[in-house]
Amino acid sequence: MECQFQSVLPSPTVSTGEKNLTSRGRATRDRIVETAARVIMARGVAGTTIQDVMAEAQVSTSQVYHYFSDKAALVAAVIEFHAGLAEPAEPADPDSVEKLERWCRNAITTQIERDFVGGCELGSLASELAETSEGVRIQLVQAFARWEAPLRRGLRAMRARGELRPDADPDALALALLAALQGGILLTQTRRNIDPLRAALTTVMAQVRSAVITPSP
Amino acid sequence: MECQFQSVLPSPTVSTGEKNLTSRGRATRDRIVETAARVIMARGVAGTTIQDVMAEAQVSTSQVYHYFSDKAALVAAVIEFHAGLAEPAEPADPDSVEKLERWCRNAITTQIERDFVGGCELGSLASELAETSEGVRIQLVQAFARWEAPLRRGLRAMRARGELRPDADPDALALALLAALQGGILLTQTRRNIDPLRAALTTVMAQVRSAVITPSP
DNA sequence: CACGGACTGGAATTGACATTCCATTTTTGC
DNA sequence: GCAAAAATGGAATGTCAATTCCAGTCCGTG
Repeated sequence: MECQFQSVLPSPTVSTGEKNLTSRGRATRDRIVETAARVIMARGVAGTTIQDVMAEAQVSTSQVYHYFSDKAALVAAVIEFHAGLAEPAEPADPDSVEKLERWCRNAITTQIERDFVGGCELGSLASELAETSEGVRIQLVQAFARWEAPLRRGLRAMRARGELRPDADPDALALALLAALQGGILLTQTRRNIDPLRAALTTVMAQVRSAVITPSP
Repeated sequence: MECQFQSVLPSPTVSTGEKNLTSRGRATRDRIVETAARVIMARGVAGTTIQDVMAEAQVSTSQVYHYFSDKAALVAAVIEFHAGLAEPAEPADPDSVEKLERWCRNAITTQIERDFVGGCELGSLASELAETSEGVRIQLVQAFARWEAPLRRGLRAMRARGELRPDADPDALALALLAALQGGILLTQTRRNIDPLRAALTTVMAQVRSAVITPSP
């Protein structure tokens, strides 16, 4: 039931087993992936059956297996789906304290709106799948990288502009921010309480702020 | 396969369905729990079958079902096992910057020794089980609380002693530290690289240090 | 030493789920 | 319009894993 994820290694990056899709086909495929993403988000990979997805997406067995060789392939598509979702959301990098704080507030608001139910899309998948197959693990690394990139670019830009002290480490701060988000969401989800996420993000942001060169008045 | 976790609610805290155990019985029970903890740590709850545990622990079906009503009960015992493991490890609360740093170093060393394979015992369980049943969720909250308590007590003691600035929030710092640990381990596990965990802990610790009142020389 | 409860063995049952198979319909390229 | 490819339907298969059942053995206690 998990073993199937151990044979996905062939393609190091992502199996681009693209077929010739008609517009109707693409629509169906997309619907399956989106539905799977939603169901998996709620019940986890192992807790999600193909039948669940079929019922939710209103498709038949053949349709799922027409577009995906097996469950592992569907899961891979879901990871891609989530990785891609980060991009268009934020058009520009958060390259100021204000923008970084907006990023944090946004994360906090999202969890509150969800009533603290459910974890991080990528974090949950990573926790469940990181050890199942090397191919999936690499896919997850790349997905996280896409989330981290804007933060890192933003912080690097700030330092390049001289807004951060030269001894500040933008890469480390970006990683710390991402880690605070992941850990904060996990604890917040478990406790059904925003405190952990808020404390984690606030603490790291305080550190960012203390690296900011305040223009002498 | 997951559904079974939805009927564990009856006992809000932990089903103390203690039976009359002889010393032999307790030994067998302990062996089952320890083995299950190890296997689950490696393959996740859903990825672990009772048969896996049976084989590893050298016990028969009857033995497992003699001590645990079902898989959910076994998982509950595993959570308890991990929660209890935190206690004796650190006899005293980390109530100084040095001790806190030792705590961080210890976490980092542990991950390195594991070659970054595997996540946090509790974190992985929380991510997988937080939404499966209210009973398990509460159990996880309590388990995390047992990990957090020493940190919080230590930081509170520091402030009480006047070593931390009065405006510093020990509870928030303790939460931030725990979140940094969780998120850091997750990213480190996924990337097979210590950077995220180190960056997360270092950043939060820097914030702790900046809240320390340096004795004027 | 006999009795009852704790403990253990292992086969049998049952249901769920991923995947396969065969048949049918729809769309595309020419 | 027509052959080929794409898309769809849905039943059938086979495996695997949780749980149940029926005995049997060990051990403390009266």
